[in-house]
Amino acid sequence: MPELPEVETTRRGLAPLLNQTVSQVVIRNPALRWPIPGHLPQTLLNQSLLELSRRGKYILARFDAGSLLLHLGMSGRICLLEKDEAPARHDHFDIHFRDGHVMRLRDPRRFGAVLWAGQEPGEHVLLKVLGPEPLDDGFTGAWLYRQLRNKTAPIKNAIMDSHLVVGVGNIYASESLFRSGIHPGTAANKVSKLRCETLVQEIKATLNDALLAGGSSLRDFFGADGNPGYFQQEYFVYGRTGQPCKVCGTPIKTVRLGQRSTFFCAHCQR
DNA sequence: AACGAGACCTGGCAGC
DNA sequence: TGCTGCCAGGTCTCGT
Repeated sequence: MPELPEVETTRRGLAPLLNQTVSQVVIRNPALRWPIPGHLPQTLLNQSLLELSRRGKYILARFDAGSLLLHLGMSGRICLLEKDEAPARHDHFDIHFRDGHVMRLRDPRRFGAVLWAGQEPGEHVLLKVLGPEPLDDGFTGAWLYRQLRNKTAPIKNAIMDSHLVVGVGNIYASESLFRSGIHPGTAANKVSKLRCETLVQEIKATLNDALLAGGSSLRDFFGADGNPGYFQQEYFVYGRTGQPCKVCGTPIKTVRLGQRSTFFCAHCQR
């Protein structure tokens, strides 16, 4: 479910919890990608939530005692409940607050994660190795071009590698490459400096567009009934195999890259 | 160093 | 109505 815009939308939707104090932590099933630390109920009890931030697809929740890392994996979502409700099948983790709010993590596939990062979350092994944020000013065409010099993998695989740049998932990788006119299978080191400039611009624009769309679907995202709240975004290529390209009418093609479905227009992307 | 494949899980859907 | 196989928005780990 979650790519960077969804994660950011989720983070923003949790704002009502800021400055609230934890009354209880419930671990129903610790078996996520890594085990949920068993000390969390003790560690977080009576702690106030001081700050919510994001690094790549991780949400960081800062308390006095340290920071909690949340990752939604493929199928995770966070429901913000105004008061406690009976948990559903895949509701693995709750944080209850004194004012009645419950932050509930639901993740059927359990590829997500709840981790404890202590006082310096940026030093956590999982965060330390991450590339720059795509929306930061430091993520430029010139920078990307330099990083790609020794990479022969397809450009789509390269931009989806979180060690190079975070937050570009399978949907937005295909979309950004379409908007840039770059064939997803192009060897990364064959993408010109000029096209790297275009690609960086389009990655930023694609993510910003989705972020704007996300803002309007916040309510769906946090509905208690668990409406997934996918963005009703119009994709150019993603999931449109066989349908006409919105620019030139050529049927959209699918190819498998890095074991992920990849969508492109063979006419518009070279 | 960089690449590709495999791994982790469950659920939904197409096809028989 | 089963059953089987395939697919899914992520990303770490391992062997080459």
